[in-house]
Amino acid sequence: MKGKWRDTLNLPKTEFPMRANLPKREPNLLQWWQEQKIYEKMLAKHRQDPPFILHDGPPYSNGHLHLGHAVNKVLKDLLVKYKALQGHYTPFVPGWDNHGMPIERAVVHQDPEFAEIRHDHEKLRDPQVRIRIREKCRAFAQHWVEIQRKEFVRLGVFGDWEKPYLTMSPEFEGGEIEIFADLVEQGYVYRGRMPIHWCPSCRTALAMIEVEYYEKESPSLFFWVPVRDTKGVIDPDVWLVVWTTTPWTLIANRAFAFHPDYDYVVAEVESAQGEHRKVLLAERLLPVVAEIVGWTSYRKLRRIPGRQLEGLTFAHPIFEDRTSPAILADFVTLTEGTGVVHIAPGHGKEDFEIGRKYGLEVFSPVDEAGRFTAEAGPEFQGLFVGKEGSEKAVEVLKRHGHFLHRETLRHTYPHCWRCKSPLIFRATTQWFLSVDHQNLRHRALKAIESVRWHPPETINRIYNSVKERPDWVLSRQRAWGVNIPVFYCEDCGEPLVDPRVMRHVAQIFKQETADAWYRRPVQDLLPPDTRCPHCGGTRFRREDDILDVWFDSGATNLIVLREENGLRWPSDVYLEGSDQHRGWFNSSLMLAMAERGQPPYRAVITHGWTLDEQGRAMHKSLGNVISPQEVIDRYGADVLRLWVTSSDYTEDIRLGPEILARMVDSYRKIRNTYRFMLGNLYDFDPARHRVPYDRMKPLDRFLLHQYSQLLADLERFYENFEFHRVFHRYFNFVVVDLSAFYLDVVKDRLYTWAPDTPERRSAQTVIYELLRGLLVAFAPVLSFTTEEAWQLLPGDHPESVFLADWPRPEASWHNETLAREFQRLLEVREVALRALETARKDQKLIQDRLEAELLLETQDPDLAALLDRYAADLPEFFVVSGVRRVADLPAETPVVEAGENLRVGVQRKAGQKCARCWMWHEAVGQHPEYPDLCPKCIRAVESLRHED
RNA sequence: GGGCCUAUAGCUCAGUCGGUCAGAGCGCGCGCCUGAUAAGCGCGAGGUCGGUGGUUCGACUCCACCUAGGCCCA
Repeated sequence: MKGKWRDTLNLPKTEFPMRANLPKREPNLLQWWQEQKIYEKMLAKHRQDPPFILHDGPPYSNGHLHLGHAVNKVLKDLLVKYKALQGHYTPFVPGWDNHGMPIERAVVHQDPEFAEIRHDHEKLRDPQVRIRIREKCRAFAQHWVEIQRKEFVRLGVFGDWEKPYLTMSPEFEGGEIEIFADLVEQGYVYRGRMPIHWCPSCRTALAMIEVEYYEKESPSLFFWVPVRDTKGVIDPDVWLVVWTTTPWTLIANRAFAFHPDYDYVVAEVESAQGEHRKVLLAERLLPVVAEIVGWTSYRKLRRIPGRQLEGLTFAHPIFEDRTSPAILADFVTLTEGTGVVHIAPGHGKEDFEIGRKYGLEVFSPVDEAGRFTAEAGPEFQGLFVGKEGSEKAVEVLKRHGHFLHRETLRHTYPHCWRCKSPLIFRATTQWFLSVDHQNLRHRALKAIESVRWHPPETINRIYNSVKERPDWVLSRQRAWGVNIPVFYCEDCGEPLVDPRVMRHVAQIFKQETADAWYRRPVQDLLPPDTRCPHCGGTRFRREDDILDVWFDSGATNLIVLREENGLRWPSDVYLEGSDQHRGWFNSSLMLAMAERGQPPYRAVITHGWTLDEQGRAMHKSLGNVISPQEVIDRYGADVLRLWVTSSDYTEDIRLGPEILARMVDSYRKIRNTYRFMLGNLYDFDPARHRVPYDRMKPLDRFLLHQYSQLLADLERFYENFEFHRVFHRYFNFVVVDLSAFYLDVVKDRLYTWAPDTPERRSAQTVIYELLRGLLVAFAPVLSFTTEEAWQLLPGDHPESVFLADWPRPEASWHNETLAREFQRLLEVREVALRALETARKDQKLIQDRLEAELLLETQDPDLAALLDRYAADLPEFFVVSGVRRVADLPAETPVVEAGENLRVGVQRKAGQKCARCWMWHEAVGQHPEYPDLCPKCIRAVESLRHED
């Protein structure tokens, strides 16, 4: 029998479904948010509140979003929504990074129109070709912006999706030129030479991603050169032993590098021919080198720390009239060679950088086709570098008595992605930003200390990367980017580097995009009266180089965060992956410091990488890649958001099947709790039924205390950016305090008491108050689900959860005395539950807890008093049919469990089971009219009757 | 090879200054309920705190090294 009294109960009712079916439901909510303009209303609501600006780091527009993008944007959204609900004006303008090599490469590679360019790089210099490439790149970028926009929106991220910033927009491209002009004006920009990867066969510079590494055979050459200036450190008859795999670069040798911390040794060696000679090299490598070059014996004469060799000079290996100094460098290793490194600043990256430090000449006598120029001297001019040049170099070494030993070596070597031929380093003229001009580096380092870095230890990464970064190479020899606004005089060849001219160009770009650089004739790009400051010439050609894409993204703060966009500079927060310390955090800082003398952010939050469940990076080859789309399609964006929130993003975070399964479980638990709470508010109108605090039951007041503690913790965790703690704290409250305790305990009151009794309304008031606050406090996380539940919340409330106010507990809810009492009662409850479990399992005394009566024995007078004070509420509290405190438990009590100062016994409750509330009561059967009901239920049923 | 960082139960996370700190929730096992029901409740079993050595009366907590993993750089 389904219970004849069932209809007299107040069972929960709600339209909030248990099954979420988020993949179907979420799109409807998205549409509703859009139609109702909830994001706009949220901004409008906080128009007068203090702004909170999170400046979005622009993702690159060349493919679908991956999990890392999703994590990043969800974290941002979480923070922005929290700040909005807390009462901030929070415009979020998303952006995209559009220019650069990957898109240009994809376009040139895929589009048949550019088939020729792939092999003939010269064609790239044709303005018409450049325009075509840029058009295709622009379309390509726009295509992916649209797709990514949809994917971000689907995640539930709020923002100005209709007017994002794009680095390829005309305003942006023009704005970038203005910044460049400022930097020129202040003297930050200079022209210099530096070696870059160069393909002699394609006659072009290569970007890093165009370089492919394969095995190659190279000469492994040992040579020696006599000391010239001993500085009194070594004898004048000592020869320095050096190793190289690129003999042709010896022509450009400008120094020999030693490691400051390694020990070097002067040794007397004997060759196979019986010749004796004093040599200098790293002590640890002496035996290795002796073996390789065939010294039959060696005798160490003196050990010298590398540090003491700085400043000595040695004969140049190729040119007899030159010498090369000894310098110190940390990159010298003892894994191969002699511990002495041949330095050619024009032909190696490290060589270049150490060369800058020592003021060495960037000598690179090689033309575009990889042939030595006249600068290399008559003997080398016209020879191809590589094999031909190396053979010649060896010949010269031999002639000068510098040759020692030669063999071949297989190693990985950079090759051209296009023609697969080996690359060389060749010095080219580039534009630089001086990092030390106007003390920029120093000022940036100071400024770093004033920024809030989260987690705090990340300050080390940004600090080191700024401290050690070389001058910024601003120029790239590519097509898809913002042109460097420089011209060259056709008469004298001098560059025209004029801020006034640049600002003129900027205005044009702002109207027509940077494509105007090639669409217009040169004269149209210049102010009418422009003359060459060197020779007065009036005819110019344009620079073909474009700006590094890091200049684009580094400038976003200056271009986007403007008052006229409703934003503010500097931003409050940057939030990106940990790779951006060397990237965006760095480039943004440098440009902001140079332009405005302040960092562009007040706080910088860094998150880790997304790994699989075993902690390995996700790779196609490992088959462990999970895309955000598949998570959303299968489980919904809220589950993804919950996962992001639950993970400690300051470290690398993991995702896999089990983690996902756990998140789905957690989601269901939260959802069902919302549902149960909503269900029990079906007849509750807060305006009419709310029970004032001082008339609530103590248990209900205790819950408000717990809730106020929860809110304080959540707020603290949000403010500290510790979102995973928000999740754990919230989830624990839902599971432990609500589902397993309060909501379970209070069911009897909600279901069986007459609907309008103060006891029932008191519980409903608490449930209403908690649910309302819980929804708002978790709206940043479960944006869809909280909104869905919010719509079903009774009483007056804003139309969207995002238009609500952050929950503020009443001061009176905080009640330590009450909390202590209930904490003690909860301890008693634990013992009681164990006793009930024993009674059920071992003794088979009861099955249902409602069949039991608890007997509590304590010698602790305080506890005794406490139990007596709450005697009337204890059956509800333990969900049993009776509770009695006894001085001594009867010896025959079958089940006893002991706690601190406490023993709990269990026995069957006397009387009969009430057919309505299922509690056992002695009085059941005594009422003539209601023989199967207990007194409480009789009262309830009677009162219902009177209402009819 | 260098810089920065991580390593606590199957999972996600707590563990302030070294001494009841080895914890929580989930999952799992067993059971109850059938008036949150593709739900709810209870009890229980799970960890030599990545490894090795050291400092200390005592270390998950300090130091060194190793291993595994991540990001950046070379």
